[in-house]
Amino acid sequence: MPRSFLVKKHLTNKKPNYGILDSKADGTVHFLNILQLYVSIVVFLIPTPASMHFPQVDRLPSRDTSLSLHSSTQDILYPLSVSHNNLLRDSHSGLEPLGTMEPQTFLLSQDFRHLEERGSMPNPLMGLVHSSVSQERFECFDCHKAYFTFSGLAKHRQLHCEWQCHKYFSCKYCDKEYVSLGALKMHIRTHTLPCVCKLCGKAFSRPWLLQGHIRTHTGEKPFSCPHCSRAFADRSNLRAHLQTHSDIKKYQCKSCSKTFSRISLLSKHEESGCCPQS
DNA sequence: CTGGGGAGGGGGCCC
DNA sequence: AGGGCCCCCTCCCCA
Repeated sequence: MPRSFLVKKHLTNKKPNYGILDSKADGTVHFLNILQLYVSIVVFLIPTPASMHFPQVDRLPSRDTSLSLHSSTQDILYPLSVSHNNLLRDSHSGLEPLGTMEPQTFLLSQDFRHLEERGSMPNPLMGLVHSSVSQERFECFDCHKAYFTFSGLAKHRQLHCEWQCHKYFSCKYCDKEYVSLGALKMHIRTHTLPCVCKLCGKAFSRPWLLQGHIRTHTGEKPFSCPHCSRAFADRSNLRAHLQTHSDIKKYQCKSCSKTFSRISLLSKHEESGCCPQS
């Protein structure tokens, strides 16, 4: 199990984005995404009587299937990525800003109604639609590029912005988020633990961690201290050990000027009451 | 309580 | 893109 100290604090309430991974990995799914996208576009562009009501979408395209939309309550929640926090800023159509939203916000349906009144409609899949009298504009949620046609925006989203604009990749096993897909994949290994020790069955996230662990069985200690006879199985631990030979200790208490070889020791010292003000 | 060793995870870089 | 490696960090445990 991953240690709790390694769990990043979840800064937002955003939901997992695993559809991104799935759709990238599977070309069939990707095709279905496009199909579903255009169905949504057609539905969206069909004018409805009186005022334009936002289409009742049951689900987003599969890239966002984890963000299923439900209308069981009066308000439908429309998820937005963190980069959408400036969604309501409109630099192209002359609309005044509607206010600043928290990064993790979900738009409520009343927000859409509000946008309707201002002549601007959001599409949960891609961006805002500014339907002025003369012509419509289609603006990307993420990079705010404007297009005269919905297909133009769709193409932009599919070919250019879809990946570049997504700032976070969320773990499906926990609520951690990463700025890159590679970092997320690496993190997921801490859940799946694919590297298993044949001697004791203990599992690790990365091969080199397993290698280090195997040294605890073999007793191999390839990292020797040049100052004493000690040897270590792990280079990091040798480095920590070398600090004990150093006259200069890097970490100093601000209150009593006592120095420590490790920041963890300084932290313990401060927590023990030397620096009650800090 | 303090210091140090053992063990393991995350991010970054390179190939 | 993925694996290997390195550095840094943290916690646990023990003397």
